[in-house]
Amino acid sequence: MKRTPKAKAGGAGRARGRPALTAGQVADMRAHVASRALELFRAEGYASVSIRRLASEAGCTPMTLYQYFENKFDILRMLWADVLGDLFDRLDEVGVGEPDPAVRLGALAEGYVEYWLEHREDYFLVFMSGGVSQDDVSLFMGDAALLARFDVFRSCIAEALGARARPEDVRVKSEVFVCGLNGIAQGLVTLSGYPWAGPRPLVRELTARILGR
Amino acid sequence: MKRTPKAKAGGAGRARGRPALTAGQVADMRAHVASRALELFRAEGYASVSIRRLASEAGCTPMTLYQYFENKFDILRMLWADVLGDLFDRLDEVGVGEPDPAVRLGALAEGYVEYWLEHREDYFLVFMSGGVSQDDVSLFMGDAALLARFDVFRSCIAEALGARARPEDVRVKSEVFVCGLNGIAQGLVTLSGYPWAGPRPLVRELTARILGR
DNA sequence: AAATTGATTAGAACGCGTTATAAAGAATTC
DNA sequence: GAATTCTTTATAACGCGTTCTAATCAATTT
Repeated sequence: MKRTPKAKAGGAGRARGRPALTAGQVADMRAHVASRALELFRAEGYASVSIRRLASEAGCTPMTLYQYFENKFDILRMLWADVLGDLFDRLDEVGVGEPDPAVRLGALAEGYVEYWLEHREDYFLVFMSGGVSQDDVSLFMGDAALLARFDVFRSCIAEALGARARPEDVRVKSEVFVCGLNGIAQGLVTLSGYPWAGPRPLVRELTARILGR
Repeated sequence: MKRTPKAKAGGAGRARGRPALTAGQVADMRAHVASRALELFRAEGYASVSIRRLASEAGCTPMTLYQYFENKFDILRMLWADVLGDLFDRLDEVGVGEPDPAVRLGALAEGYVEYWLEHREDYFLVFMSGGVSQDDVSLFMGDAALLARFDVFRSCIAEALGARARPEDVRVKSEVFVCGLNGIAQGLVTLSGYPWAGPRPLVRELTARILGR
């Protein structure tokens, strides 16, 4: 059993030696590394950027990276927040000023799919970097705060269906809608050689069917 | 410029030394290796099985593997055919004996999603092993013969919609349907912690909307 | 049998992610 | 300043995918 001197009973007395890293210090360093990592991963791909290289670009030793990140994949995970944040920030702008929820839903959906088509590398970063390992994959995008941003689609569908819609219907429709969008993005991005009808027709069809038009 | 003695003008005269491997020999060896690889990958995961290990299990040297496969990922790609073949063979059995195309479509769709839920490792194998590298990803499932098997959904939808349906509508609906199924599978498999409504409600909703019921 | 050509093997090597260990540096209390 | 505690560095090591080279083996023609 290792003793943790910091956690002495009472907690009033200061520890003796150098204090451990502040949560803020850790966050700053992680952000700093993630920033450099995002540039490098986007430019050269996740697999092509080595830990040793990233460390030297970030101005530290490989070993130091392992102080702040569990492993290389852990660095990648930090970037999901940035990418998804960027995506949904754009979608928020798309949706504003459109009173008709059905029209707004269509615009959001198109924006969502087209974002991934315009940022294919980011799609791979977010949706296709977990496989192979078979571990920690069920945690995919497991951050609740990130997940919550998908609610724009849900609330839009709820509004379009009106107050008379049953909540369970709204739920199922929302999940099918988001899954459908992800499936369309997956198809167009990963199977780019296939002669798809195109993003707009597919998204329009999905939106129209979900809303029952 | 290297000369290829085999391709001498005319092609009638035999080459002098040991003949190159027959297409059949290559196919046999690839099949043999792929068979062992499928077992190992399923049991221990793609990343955990090393080339050195696979070679020794297959009864050859690592170097020999590189004679028959371009790289480790190339071995994985051979397995997609097996997995997808297995999946669609089962679906064929599901669909038989059901005259109503709408009901048949629903059964096929449920079978499709549930197959991936029951074979999560295979889902990762097929859909999530390409990322990271950012190369050879656009070739994903690029085999035309494999891709053609997705036509079961298309023909089922065409039959359900009847002869009066416009071909373009059938095309768009089929693509949205398949994408929707893949999206549902992706969501349920990779985000297993999320409280989804479940595979059946989602698939039913998608099927009903696509068919316009 | 000799020569030739390709398949296979053996072994070293590279950079990779990751782990381990010991030394050096920094920040705090006594 | 001394002691202490944590961070960072330096360095070696492991197995990995992959490449390279030289040697050996196998199958064919002359």
